[in-house]
Formats: sequence, C-alpha cells, structure tokens
Amino acid sequence: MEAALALFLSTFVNKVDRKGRVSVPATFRAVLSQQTFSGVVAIPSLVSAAIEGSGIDRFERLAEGIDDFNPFSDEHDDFSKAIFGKAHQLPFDGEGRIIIPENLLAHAGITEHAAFVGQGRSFQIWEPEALAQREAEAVDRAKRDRANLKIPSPPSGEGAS
Amino acid sequence: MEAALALFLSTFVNKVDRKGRVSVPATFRAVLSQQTFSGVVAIPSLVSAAIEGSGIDRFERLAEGIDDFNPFSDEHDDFSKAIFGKAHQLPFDGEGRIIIPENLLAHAGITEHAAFVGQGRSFQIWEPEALAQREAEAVDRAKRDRANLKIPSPPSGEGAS
DNA sequence: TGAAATTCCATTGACGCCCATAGGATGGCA
DNA sequence: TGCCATCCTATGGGCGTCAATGGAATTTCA
Repeated sequence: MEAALALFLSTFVNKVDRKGRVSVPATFRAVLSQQTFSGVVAIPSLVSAAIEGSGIDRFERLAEGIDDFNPFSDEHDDFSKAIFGKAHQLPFDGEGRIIIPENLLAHAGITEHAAFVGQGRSFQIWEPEALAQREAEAVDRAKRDRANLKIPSPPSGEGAS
Repeated sequence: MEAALALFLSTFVNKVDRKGRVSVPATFRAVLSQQTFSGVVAIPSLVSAAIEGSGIDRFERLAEGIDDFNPFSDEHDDFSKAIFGKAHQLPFDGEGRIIIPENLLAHAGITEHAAFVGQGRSFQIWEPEALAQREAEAVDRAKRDRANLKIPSPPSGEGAS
C-alpha cells in the first residue's frame, strides 16, 4: 500500500453539508489515513484566501526542526505561532469527512462547496469560484508574460542550478 | 512509542471560572496525561506576557541534558534556576482542569479567558487579546521570512522510518 | 472553625459514530 | 458485446458520548 508515494494530485469539488462536513477526496484520503494521525492538518494560507492542508507528518518533521527548548529565543516563536498555533487537526469521521473550523472557512470564503487542489506534497482547499478566478488570472498572466518572457534556450548542456 | 511524540497544535480559548479553573484542551490533555506526571508544567515566559506549558517529560529531558544543552555553562546555571525555580506543576482535576497560580495569571494578564496555543513540542497560555496582537505580528514576520521556512521534505522514501 | 481548595455531580451543546441512500464506475457473466 | 450485479464514493441524517462548564459537597490546613 505504500507503493504509492504521498502525492496529492488533481482538483475535486465537494459539498459542505449542513453540519459543516466535507468529504476529503478518496485519493487524498488514501495518503492521509496511513499517517500517525488519521485526518487533515489545516492552516490558513499566508498568501491567499485558501486553506493549506497536509498530513500530520509534515508537522512532525517541522517540530523536529524546532525541538529545542529555548525559552530565550523567540525567532521560532513567531514561526510556531503562525504555523502550529494556527493549525487545526481535522480527524476523519467514519466516511472520510472532516469538519473545517469556522475561521478557516471564513478565511477561504467557503460556504457551499470546497475545492481540494492537489499540490504535490500538500494540497489546498479553496472556494471554487475564487479558485477559478485565481486560475484564470494565472493563465492570463502566463499568456501576457509569454510575449515578454524569452526563455533563453540552453546553449549547451546547462543543468539546473 | 516515539512515533507519537507530543505535538501540540492549534489554539483553544477556554474559560477561567470563578475558582480559577481552566479546562485544558482535550487534545493536549491526551498527550499530557500519559506522562509520569498527569498535568501541566508551567513557567512564565521569559520573553512574552505568556505562560509556557508542557508535559513534565520535557523538563526531565532538560534536566538530563542540561550540561550539553548549551556550551555556556554559567549562563546555564542561571538558566536552569530560572526555569526550574519558577516552574509549577499543575495537576489535572477529575475533569481535566488545572488551576493556574496567581502570579502566572498576572504575568500573562489572564482574567476571564485563557488561550492555549500549540507550539509544536510545547504550548503557551495567553490572554486572548494579547495573543491576537502578538499573532498579527508573528504572521507578518512569518510572511516575510517565509522563504527561510522550508519544511524539510522526506528524502523520498516517505516512510516514517 | 472558617477560608480555601479539592473532589464529586449535573447540565448542555458539540462532535464522533453509526446507518441509510444515490450515483458512477468496474468487472462479471451470459 | 451488452446487460447486470457489485463496489465505492459522496452525501444526508439520527443519536449517543464526551468535552467544557458550573456549582455543590466535602476535605484540608491554619
């Protein structure tokens, strides 16, 4: 079962029911439910009106990095507050649904439907229309920029770096 | 058992009742009550108007590793005195509540409500409004520093090894 | 013996868990 | 090859349990 690398792909739009529950796409679920916490860890995106989601392992790894007990230094503190403090553990119910907290829904402007957008190692949750706009903009920009954007063709081998 | 190392996430605001009791969030409690001391160990934060909280195991580890924790051993001494000396053990009552000592409450400016903020391996207790202010700053700074906040991705094996 | 604190019990509202249904996709079988 | 049975996902709703909270009862210490 672990043959599948943890990758979140594609976009799924699911309904938010009266009780605030949303089905997490089955393919996402397959990845998430293998982890030590069976559910989603969600934080508000720092840059968009969206929710960032991932498995808890991502946060475990993060915590390892700042594991030191350092009451004096507060550099990590901002960090921790922005990340750990804002994070929510959203456990799956029997059917693989989660309940997204009010403040996160508000942050993303989600009401009726939620769009799960795979981002590889993580995923985002958007209000479908906002996502559409955002995508349109992105395409638009890409089009506009393409004219100006002369991608220098690599003269020779030129590896990345 | 090291797989599920204590991880404190999210923020919970609970009420302080007339007798000074506060419910510790159930998710935090689940972690804390497994430890050798069933309760919270609290010290005043040295940098903010907040209370630093954790399980007792963290202090045990600190006590053990105090020598190699930091090369400056004289500072260390002050350090450990400041920490251990000011630490309070706050046992859970039957319902998972603790009573925060007066001086800690005063230090954090807590009166009606207490905000438990997950910080990864530990957590903090704030006066909700003070926290909101501080959070705004933290998020701001985190945005700026975002580039530096690379979450280490697993080599590729994905395995929690 | 009084004040403070700890233990016990009661309430309420949210959440977890259970079951039920529909629609789509899959595979089996004729 | 076409139809049907089956499985799974997404969705809805009911209900029991637990978390958070309040207060009373009981204990402890000065």
